[in-house]
Amino acid sequence: MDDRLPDLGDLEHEVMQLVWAHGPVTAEIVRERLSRRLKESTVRTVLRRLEEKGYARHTVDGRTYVYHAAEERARVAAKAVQRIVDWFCNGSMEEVLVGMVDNAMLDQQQLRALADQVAKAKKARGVKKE
Amino acid sequence: MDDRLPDLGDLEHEVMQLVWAHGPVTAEIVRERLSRRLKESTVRTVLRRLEEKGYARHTVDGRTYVYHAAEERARVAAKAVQRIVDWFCNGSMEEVLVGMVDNAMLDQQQLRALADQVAKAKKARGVKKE
DNA sequence: CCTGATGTGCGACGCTCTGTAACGTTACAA
DNA sequence: TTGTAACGTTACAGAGCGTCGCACATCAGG
Repeated sequence: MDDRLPDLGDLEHEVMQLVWAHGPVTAEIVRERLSRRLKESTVRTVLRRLEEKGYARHTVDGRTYVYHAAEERARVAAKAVQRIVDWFCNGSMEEVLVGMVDNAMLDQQQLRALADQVAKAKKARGVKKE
Repeated sequence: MDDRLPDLGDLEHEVMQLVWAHGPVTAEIVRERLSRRLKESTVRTVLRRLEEKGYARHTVDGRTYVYHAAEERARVAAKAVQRIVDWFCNGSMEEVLVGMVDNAMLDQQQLRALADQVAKAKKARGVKKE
């Protein structure tokens, strides 16, 4: 339940973004949407590695592999953030947020607004799920 | 003012933690405090690379190099988080926080408390700096 | 002035990760 | 059975990181 996902390279990241954005995809679809023009074998290799790393899974449709995200994007991002927080600040999220405010990436108003939005989001989600 | 710091390896990270924790340090000090037992040349190489990467700086005391952090730990962590947010969620911090709440890493109370603490911290800091 | 001891930078080696792909293999349709 | 479309396997080069050996500078003592 608390698996640490390995890091992603640039190409791997771009592919994952496509998977998250366009739902289930085939290697061919990914290849078309990709910014750089690559051979299919390249794309398949990346997809396979993403699966090994735990970011994606595949199902089989006929003889075609259909890839879909193993975890939601927000969840993955959250885990990544958690790792940063653990690594640098011994788990103190507060210290990080202070750093962000201090670095003008965020101000109290935004933070407070975020708290509200998150509360609202959770309520909506809670109703839907429980 | 917005330089993207490169990632750190495990050893590099451990060394930086020492630098942040024990203020200005020499290679020898770092070597002693380190978990694994390494040769001095190894430690010096790491310190030099950390400086190249922009995490540390050095001053000279006699003929000894004294290393100190180039940026506060919280600030570096904040930048790292910012990068995650940009990468995965197109800059939407909210989405990440929702993900954290959803993943039971954080709850609304904590978030709200954080907002308060951050506000307080900023006030104190503002008084001291401006 | 020569000689260690101490402190430094440089270059290097091996390993892993990532981007990139050619090639071999299998399965299905004609 | 043969062409085609999917797949896996293997590979290779370049970058990053952990890990040093070694040669070079400098200062205290004889």
